[in-house]
Amino acid sequence: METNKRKHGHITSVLLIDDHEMVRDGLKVMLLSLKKDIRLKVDEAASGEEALRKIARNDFDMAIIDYQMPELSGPETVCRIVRFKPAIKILALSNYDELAYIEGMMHAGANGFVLKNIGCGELLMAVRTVLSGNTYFCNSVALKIIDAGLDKKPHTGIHHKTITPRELEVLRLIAVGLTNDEIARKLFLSKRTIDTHRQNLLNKLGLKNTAGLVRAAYEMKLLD
Amino acid sequence: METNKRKHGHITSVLLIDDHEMVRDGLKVMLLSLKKDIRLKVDEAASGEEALRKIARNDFDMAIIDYQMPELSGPETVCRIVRFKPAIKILALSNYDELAYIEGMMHAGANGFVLKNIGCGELLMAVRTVLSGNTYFCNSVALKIIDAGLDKKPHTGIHHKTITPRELEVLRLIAVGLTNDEIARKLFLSKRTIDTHRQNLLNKLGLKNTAGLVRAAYEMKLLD
DNA sequence: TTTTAATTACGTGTAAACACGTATTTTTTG
DNA sequence: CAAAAAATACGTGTTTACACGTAATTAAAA
Repeated sequence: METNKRKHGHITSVLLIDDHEMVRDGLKVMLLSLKKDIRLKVDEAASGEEALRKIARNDFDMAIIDYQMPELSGPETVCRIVRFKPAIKILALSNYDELAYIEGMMHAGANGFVLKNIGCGELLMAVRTVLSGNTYFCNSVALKIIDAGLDKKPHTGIHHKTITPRELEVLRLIAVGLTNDEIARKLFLSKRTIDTHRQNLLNKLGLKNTAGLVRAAYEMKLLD
Repeated sequence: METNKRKHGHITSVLLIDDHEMVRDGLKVMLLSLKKDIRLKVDEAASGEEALRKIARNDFDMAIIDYQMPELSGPETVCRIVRFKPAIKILALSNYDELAYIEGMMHAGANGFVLKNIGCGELLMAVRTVLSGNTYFCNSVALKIIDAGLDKKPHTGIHHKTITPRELEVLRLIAVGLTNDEIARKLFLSKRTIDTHRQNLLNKLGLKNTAGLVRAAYEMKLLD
């Protein structure tokens, strides 16, 4: 059942998942601005947890999910949603067209991937495409995918070593400029522990120094 | 004339300046959601240039301006607006509470600085405060300012030392992950020269390590 | 043309990051 | 409950970054 059967009068319900109220509001405005062919009902969640709770209680046709969110990340959230309710169409949203994010979201089960800088028209196009059972990528994302030849090899997996919550926390602190020692004091841990986390981050992400880590943090939207 | 005299029926007109439609929409929703005490009229501009054009033609009471935008940056835009129409109150908007950005916007002439992750309530508070002729900072921003002792010395100017083209070039290479030695080889220079450039960058930008430099590079859009 | 800003470069020392291991404890999950 | 994953921590050594100076040459601006 790939195609979404929308009969007359059926109201398509969409769940917007993003930790920024501003982004949710922006999405909502765009979605509601051109509801000629699709009757939309929009709900919001400020976190992956809230999203899962809402999805457990209500029936949604689709979810629009930001890549980076505090507790539960975008890919994690997508993963749980598809395991829980495989019928829900998922459009991934991100600030950056980083290959790893695209891969992460798509592999988790998203049906499309668009950047936040798209306009209203393209957003609606993406929503329609995904709702109809197809896959949508915005331009630069599509280019990246082709460029990386991801369309050929199905699931080779780019890095896919999972970064643990603790590591993510450390990564963020590294990116804001703290030294291992400062992070250790902040988290009440040994400096050597942070040393290890840092090393593991470098290995898992395939990076070689602090600059790389900061870039990664940026791209994961850990800085705000 | 510090206080803004708003008489009954006066409609306060606000110009939202951000290159992301989504952000502008989000702001608009937030602003219009609680227009009990202030009657707002909201207009938008997707760039600094467009903003200046609109400001030249219409009278605005305030502008809400994102720090980073493609062509004309936030501070540049602010600078031109205040020189052009000093009466316009300006609220600076940013994703990050980096000291350099706060300084840049405030020094350019902004009347307040808030992060994009604020909620509706705080946004309105900020708007009201700024419109009434006072200065507003969201929490983390205020902390940074106090921490840096910016409130004491009025216009000592934190960085405002100009970053030279060569330094910019080095900064970019640092951010993409090269070591001083690698940069030196790439530019056919001594390692010590790059050492100096790096040090000067740290001093001029008021940063303390590589992480800070990478963040700076990101914000200056040197990467992507 | 003089003065200023930019680019280049070195000396010396300390602090921090990076690389490679190993290893225990705690938490999660099948 | 057993197995796997995550979080904790240490040892040792090398490399790189950071801090504080000084200073010559070159390009740009007043």
